[in-house]
Amino acid sequence: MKQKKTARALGRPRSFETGKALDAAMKVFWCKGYEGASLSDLTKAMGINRPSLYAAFGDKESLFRKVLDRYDNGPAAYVQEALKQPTARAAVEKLMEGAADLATASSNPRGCLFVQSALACGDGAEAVRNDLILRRDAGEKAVRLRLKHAQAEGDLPRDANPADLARYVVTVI
Amino acid sequence: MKQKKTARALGRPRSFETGKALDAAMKVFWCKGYEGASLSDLTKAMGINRPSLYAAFGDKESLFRKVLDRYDNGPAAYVQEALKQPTARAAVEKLMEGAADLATASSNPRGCLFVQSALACGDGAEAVRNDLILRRDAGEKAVRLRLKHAQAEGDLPRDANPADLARYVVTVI
DNA sequence: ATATTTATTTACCGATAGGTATACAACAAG
DNA sequence: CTTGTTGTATACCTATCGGTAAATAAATAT
Repeated sequence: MKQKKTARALGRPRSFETGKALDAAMKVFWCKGYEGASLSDLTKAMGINRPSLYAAFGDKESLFRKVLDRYDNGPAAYVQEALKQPTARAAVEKLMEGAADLATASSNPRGCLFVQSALACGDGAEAVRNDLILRRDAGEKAVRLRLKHAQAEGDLPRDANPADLARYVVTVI
Repeated sequence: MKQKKTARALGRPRSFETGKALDAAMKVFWCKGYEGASLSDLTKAMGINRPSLYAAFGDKESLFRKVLDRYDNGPAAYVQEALKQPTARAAVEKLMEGAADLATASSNPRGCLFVQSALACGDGAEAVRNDLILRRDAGEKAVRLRLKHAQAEGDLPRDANPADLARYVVTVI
């Protein structure tokens, strides 16, 4: 018979919580952008040393992607919630409300991590910049699909253009 | 009697036109941002060597400021023109039109140099970031003053709020 | 011609970037 | 205990960053 699955992990235990560390990294990337955040900034904020960061999260780009995922499920989770609203109108209202809350929450840095962390950047950040573009496009597509769905239900006028409306909403946000 | 004022300047003449060089630098900063644009990127695009750049424009920050001034008088000159329109309505229309032209001109990089060249950045770029914030605020203030002027003339309703309107217009741009 | 002035070229500087090799510490299994 | 496994700490690597010293080239002045 195998060991209990709940047995403690082998080897020396981590001296930090990965979640807290990712939150600290998120704040740094949010403030300084992907390129502006140096490894020294990150390790200092996360309270860990460089090799620990590398062992736990991979290189800088990999860490950034993990931060983006966490952002999706944390500060940006309001988007998925908003799209579940019964009407298009309520969904868009929730979107705006969530964006406003996020922007004005004093505990957060200014702006949106997805937008400002790699808007204009050097060659080394082009990969993450493209990733961010894809994620923003995915967000716009989700809104567009929600609006199309609403149109099919008669919740939105027939002559409305879901693609344009989605683009408008996302831009305003 | 002194020499003719039109005499050639002393010493070896420049091998490049400063205007063209600044335009090349502008494009680099526009695409890659202040920090993302390395001196190697800049000198390569400008077609000159590092010490020539330094001698002609000063250090990187000084070069960037000269580029910003040139941007003001070039791609962003439509703003000053728009504010000279006789009515507030016409002024705002010209502003929007100019912004749209600028954004869609295929010869230009995407977006606004003032916005994206140092939105989120490392410690070394904080000075230029603050300068950009000041310049953006100055632009908003110019619009606000124009609207206030319009209000005093009766061109804009008494109950309108020039500050809010100006903020709105600038944000949309 | 020579001297003076300014620009360009080459080669280099110290600082910092992202990333890692190596040695040591803390845990479970045997 | 010893062994195996994983995490931490120190110190270091190479590449690139922004910036510059020294020598050379091209013009005017005398």
